[in-house]
Amino acid sequence: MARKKNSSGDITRPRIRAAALRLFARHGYAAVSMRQIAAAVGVQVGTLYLYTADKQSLLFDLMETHMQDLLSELAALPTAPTPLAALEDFTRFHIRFHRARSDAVFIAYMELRNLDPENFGRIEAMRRAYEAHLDGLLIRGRDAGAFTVPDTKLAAFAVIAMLTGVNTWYREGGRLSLEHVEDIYWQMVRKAVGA
Amino acid sequence: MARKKNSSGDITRPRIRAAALRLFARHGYAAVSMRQIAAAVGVQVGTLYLYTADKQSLLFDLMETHMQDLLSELAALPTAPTPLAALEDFTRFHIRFHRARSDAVFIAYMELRNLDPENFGRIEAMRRAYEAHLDGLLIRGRDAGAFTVPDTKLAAFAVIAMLTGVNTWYREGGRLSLEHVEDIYWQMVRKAVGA
DNA sequence: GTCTATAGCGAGATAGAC
DNA sequence: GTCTATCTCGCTATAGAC
Repeated sequence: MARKKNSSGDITRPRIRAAALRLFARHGYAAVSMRQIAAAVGVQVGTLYLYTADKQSLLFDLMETHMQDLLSELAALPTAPTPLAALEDFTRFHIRFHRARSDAVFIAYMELRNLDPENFGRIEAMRRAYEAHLDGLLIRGRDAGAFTVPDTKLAAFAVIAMLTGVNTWYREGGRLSLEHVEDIYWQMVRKAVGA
Repeated sequence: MARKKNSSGDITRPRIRAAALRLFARHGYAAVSMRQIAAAVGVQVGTLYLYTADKQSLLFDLMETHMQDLLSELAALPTAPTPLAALEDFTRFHIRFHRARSDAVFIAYMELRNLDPENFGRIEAMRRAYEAHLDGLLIRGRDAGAFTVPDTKLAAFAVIAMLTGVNTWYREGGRLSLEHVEDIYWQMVRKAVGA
């Protein structure tokens, strides 16, 4: 609030977060030392503790911010006229959002086990909210006769796993543009839910 | 060959592997110490080095064995009469195999980044061979007019990601039996490839 | 085949100077 | 706001007794 603008802390903090995000994604939380993060930022290790209570808090902050962004951007999607259109919007949103933040996505999935129980619970709740959104969408579509799915919960898991999988193989400048990948996955999702 | 049967090493070795597998899956390779593994087995830490050159070799052995099992069991599946039947066999095999070895599956995916480059290359090659099997199956089915897939490579990635995802939520004694889960996923896979 | 003991190192975190 | 210096701990790996 009353904080002076452009204090060096306003610059250092995001630099620490960016360095930690990248290093955690590359090598894993447990394998990365505070010294490595400090070196990547260009400060000494003691400086990091001005911005984070400890290493665990740094990890949790990164994951929490990521999940909050995911949920708020999902909520910001325009309302679709039909269940089919809503599912298409979700499909394309999921691929684009996850592709644009592959480091954070990787961490949010792989480092869950390195969170202490309370922090784990909070992240899990957000992940379940995201899944519940898709499940609700599938339920409405099925009830409206637009989809044929044997089990909406399993279909939600299956769709999310399928779409998140794009991150494991997609590379910029490869055989297909991301737009084209979206088109292909949307065809597969649409057929999988019997639309 | 000429080794005496039931020497204590024949017992200790698999116990070390089992303990390492479980601990690596639970907490991650980097977060698990050789001391923890030794304690889980009930030996002192020096003993571990009688069975493994170092921690990295222990990880690689576990991953290599897992991938070899995966490929040999896949190769042992009876030949199916049609592409559709072959895809159903693959679907059910993948779910069952991965469910039965969830610790090894988790490690083989999550700890790739902790392998040194040469070891990484070997595991990656086996993973690609598995994907290529499914891709080949999809190509034959599409050419025979049994499937409608826009891109067989992407369909293979999508199917594998979808099926492997079962491990993230399935729990013994839950709402659905594994057999039932197989049925539901097979319906989704079948529809996704336009069969 | 397993143990005890330890070398050598790097980790997370903190204190206090500037 | 950042640095230097350091405390304390636990790690991988090895040596040598039994």
